[in-house]
Parts: sequence; structure tokens; C-alpha cells
Amino acid sequence: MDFRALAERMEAVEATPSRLEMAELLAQTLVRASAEETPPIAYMLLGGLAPEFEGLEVGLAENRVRELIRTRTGASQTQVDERMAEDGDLGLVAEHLWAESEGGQRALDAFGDTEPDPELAVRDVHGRLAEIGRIEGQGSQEKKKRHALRLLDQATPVEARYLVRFLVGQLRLGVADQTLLDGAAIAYAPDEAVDVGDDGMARPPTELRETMERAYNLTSDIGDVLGTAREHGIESLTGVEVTPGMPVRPMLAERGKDADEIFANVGSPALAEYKYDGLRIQAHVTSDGVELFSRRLEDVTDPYPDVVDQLEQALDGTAAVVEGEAVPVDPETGEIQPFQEIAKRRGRKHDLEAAIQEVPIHLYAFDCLWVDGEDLTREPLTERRQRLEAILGEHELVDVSSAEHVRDATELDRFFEDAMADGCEGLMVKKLGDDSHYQAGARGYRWIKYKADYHADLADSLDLVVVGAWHGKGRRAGWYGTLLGAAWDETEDRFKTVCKVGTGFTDEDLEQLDELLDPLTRGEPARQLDVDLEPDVYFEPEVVAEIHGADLTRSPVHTAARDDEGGIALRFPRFVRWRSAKGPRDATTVDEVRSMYYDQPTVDGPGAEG
DNA sequence: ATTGTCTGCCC
DNA sequence: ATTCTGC
DNA sequence: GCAGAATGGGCAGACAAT
Repeated sequence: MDFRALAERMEAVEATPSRLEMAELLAQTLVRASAEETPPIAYMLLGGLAPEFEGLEVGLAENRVRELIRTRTGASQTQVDERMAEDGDLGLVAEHLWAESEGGQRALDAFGDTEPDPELAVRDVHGRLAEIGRIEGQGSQEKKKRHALRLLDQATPVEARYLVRFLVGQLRLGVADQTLLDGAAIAYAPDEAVDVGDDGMARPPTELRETMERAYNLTSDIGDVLGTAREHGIESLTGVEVTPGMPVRPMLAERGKDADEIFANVGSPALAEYKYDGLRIQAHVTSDGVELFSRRLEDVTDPYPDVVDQLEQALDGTAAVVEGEAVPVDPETGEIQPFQEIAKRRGRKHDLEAAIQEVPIHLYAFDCLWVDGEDLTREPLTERRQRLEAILGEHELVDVSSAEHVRDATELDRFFEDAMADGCEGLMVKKLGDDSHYQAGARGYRWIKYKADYHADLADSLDLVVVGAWHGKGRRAGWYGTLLGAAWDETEDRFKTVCKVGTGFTDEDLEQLDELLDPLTRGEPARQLDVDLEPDVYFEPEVVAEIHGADLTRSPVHTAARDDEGGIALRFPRFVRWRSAKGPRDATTVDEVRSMYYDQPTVDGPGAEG
């Protein structure tokens, strides 16, 4: 298949609002693809080159691609910036600039000997992008850019749109794995299995769709699943099971804001577990060794040799696939440390020994998907949990998560208080009973996360002055996409940044931003503002917004309460509403931010202990 | 040898 | 991570 | 309610620039 055909198909998919039509278009694409190009097409439609656990990335992103666009088209930085502010999409910027410079090329062609560029094949594009991804070492950035430029040079405008979007990691097709599976189910099902609705649109056949989805959820390799379905039929994927060494797409949870809502969804009794603030780990332990996978299926074995050792000891020869949360603990007291501590272990290669000593990790296991050849994903939660307890035993740094059966709001909230006091984010509340199997990859109301900050009264709430903004992208093109918020420093009478905020706005809110903020626009930071970041526009400190968040963290970039250890920032910020009655000096003060930070149960230092 | 920029991936 | 929107 | 796409703070590593 020519890459141009794929790009044009992407264009059609992007243009339709109907999911059924998207699936149909994807199905048509898959039907036309050869066996060999099916996996690459599947990965590329989802913005990747390979299954996630292989960790293959191109390694060029927005800033490098902007350079490439300038080189290819001769546009200036300002030209690209301006178009970007308008289009909100670097792919569209490239497409427009390509189309404009194309005229020039054709003019050259008219003189005679310039050969038209050969068509790019999908497999060539895939292969060349993968090759760029493997370039490393000194001079690698230049080399990557050179190779990418050669690819872009051959691209037509529409190909450039999608190549550029691919590189910046945002295809914006409205397609992700679920829609691709819909398309594949239509493409690979026997004709008689596919119902066509009154609207003339095919419906993905339910059972075959589920077979594919389960195969995908258990192997995490959508290219392989589609390739297999194409060659051997969807039925050949029936009976796929958990395979040690192959990461399972983790079961996910929805949010619940109070006990009533939670019990309405999971029933009573339910299993409540501490929700630890750490890294989710899926451990595959066999006689061949241990492999650890992250929530997004990266192999993270190397940074956690201590976890590997502990697991091997704890399991004592039993082969198993176990899930848990890796949490940083104080080496002296065993108390849970802030999330930032374990973040220092993630991906670590240098000085690992010291990091292991300074921040030991406690693994709190909460599920078990496979034991000694037996797939447990269809067993109810109680059974899986019992198996987990049976194989783990008690160990210093590997444990089963704290859990209780809860029957009503009183019991739930009491346990919730315990969890908070012990330095957790809240609780996970899980449905019990016959349909409590491990639903790989799926959200849904079988597991519910219950955190303090889902409750407006319990969330950290700050009133911040808006001092800057960035232009939005994608569906936010033409609007501001992000605001910069600052607290007031009473003693210095200055404004210090605490966070950016880009979520919580309705379209209506976004629409009104110009009117509210444009009169305050200035080209440089306000005189009283301390800021390290560089927003697209600055504002006179005037407008105040209520912003909620989960935690306060140490920050290398925000300037509020900055001392030797950095500033303080808000984690998971979201816009709640305007505080139009407030002026800039009625905003939350830096002193208040500092107190809130030190009041947190996992933070030691000035103020309340604990 | 140090610092800064960029990227990818955790939450 | 959180949140909003279109289907 | 699902699926997707907007958007957040912050960490280490890889390179480039100084």
C-alpha cells in the first residue's frame, strides 16, 4: 500500500464524526493491506511503530520537527509560530507550507529533468521511521533530522500532515485501539457474520470483536493480533491466555466521588483497598527470572533490582504474574514517602545503588493474574486475592495491600480515613462476586478509585492570579489552551507561579477567555511577576481563578515559596470557576501555599509533623 | 566538566 | 493524571 | 457511558552547547 493511500484514508477517517463510519473506513483499509504490512499499519494508525513494550520511538518531537519544517520550506520561526497559533496543529502547518512550496517545485519540473518523487510505500515509511528511532550516540540528533528530512522531502502535502503529526505524537484521527478493533472485526469477520444496519453501515460482530479484544488485552500487541486475524481468521485467536513475559493490559478504574455513588455501582459488600501513591507494577516471575512492566507496558525491570530480589524471595519458586503498587518508604521508619521519591527511581541507570539505599521500595501486591500455568483472569476477585495471599506470605518489603470488606458508607469512610492517615491517596473499591474477573484493559465500574480530591470540600483549592497563557492545539486551536496561575507573595508584593492549568474549562469558558484576558495582554512578564516559564502571552495580574488539585509538590520550575529545595507547585490542577469578586491581592498567598505543602502527611519539615 | 534543551513516560 | 464533548 | 482528545507536574537520560 502506498503511504499516500493510507494518508488519504486517514484524512477520511478524521473527517467523519461517526464511529461506525470510522470503523468501516478502517476496515476497508485493512482489507486492502497485505499480510506483511498489516502490523505496521495497525501500529501506525495508533501513532506507534511497534507494541508498547518494545519501547521503539522515533526520538524526534515537536521542537525538532519545527526545525525540519523550517529547513524544508524556508519558513522563519515566526512564520511557523504564527501559523501554529492559528492552526493549532503542526501537521496542518506543514501541509500548508508544503502546498505553498509545491508550486515552486512544479515550476522547476517544468524545466524538464526533475523526476517526480517516487511513491512512498507504507512499509518503507515504517521501516525508515524505525531506523531513525534506532540512531543514537554523538551526532545522533543531526543524523535523525537528516533522515527525517529525506522522508519529508518525498512527502506530498497530505502525507506531510500525517508524518508530522506522527512525529509529534498526535495523529488526531479520533481513532484509538477500540475503534481499530471495531474496524478489524468488520474486516476479518466472514461476510455473513457482519450485520449491516438500516443506515447501510456495518456493525462490528460482537463475539468476534470480543475475541480480538481479549487477545489484544492479554498480549498487548495489536499488530500481532490483527496480523493473526487476517492470516488465520479471528477464530484462531480464541482461547488466548496470559503468557508470562508478555504484559497484560492492566485493568483500570473509574472515579467515584462519594460512598453512595460507589455502592450504587459495585454493590455491597465490596472490597476496599488502600490506593498507594506509587508506580503500578506488573511482575512476571518465572524460573527464567523476573520481568517488571509499567502501567503502560514498558519494561521497567532494570531500575528495580531490589524489587526483583524481594519478589523472588517472596514467591519462593512459584511462577506467577502479580500486580502491585511500588511505593517509596523511609528506610528508618518504613513510613510511606511522597511520590516524588519513587519518581527518582523510574528509569534510573546511574547511581542506582545509592538510590536503592536512600529510598527503599515496598511492593503492595493487589492482584494475581496467573500462577504456575493457570490463567486466573476469569476467576472472581476473592479467589485471585486468596491465591495471591497464599503464594506471597509475609515479607519485609513485599506485602499484600491493606484491604477490608466494606458494607456501607460508615465502614468505607472509616477505612478511607485510615488510608489517608497512612499516607495513601485514598481507596480502590472493587466489586466482589461472580463477575469480578480481571477485566484486562477495560475501564468500567468494577473498580472505583476514591480520592479525597474528588470531593470539592476535600480537594486542595487555590485562588490563583492568571499571569500568562499558551495557545491551544487541536480542537482548542484559536483559543487559549493553558493558563499560568500565580500566588501572591505578601511580604514582597510579587506574584509567583504555582501551576499551569489546562483542564476543567468548558468550551464556553474557553470562548470567553479572549474577552476576559485580552485587555490585560502584554508582551513581557508583568513587573511584579517572578516566572521561569515562557508563555505565549503575558497578562497584567488581575483576574483570579479557583483551581483545584490533589497535592502540592516540590517544583523545579514554579517560583512560589522557592527555597534551596525549589518552589512549590500544584499536582493535577484543574480550573473550577472564576473568582470575579477577587482582586490579585485577594489570591492565595505564598505563605498559605507553603503551609499547605508542609501540612501534607507524607511531608516532613516546618509546621505540623506527621 | 557543567549546564541547558528536549524527549518519553510516570503519575 | 483530570476533564470535557460527541456519539 | 464509551472513546477520544484536550490539558497538568516532574523525573532521568541522551545529547548539544558552553
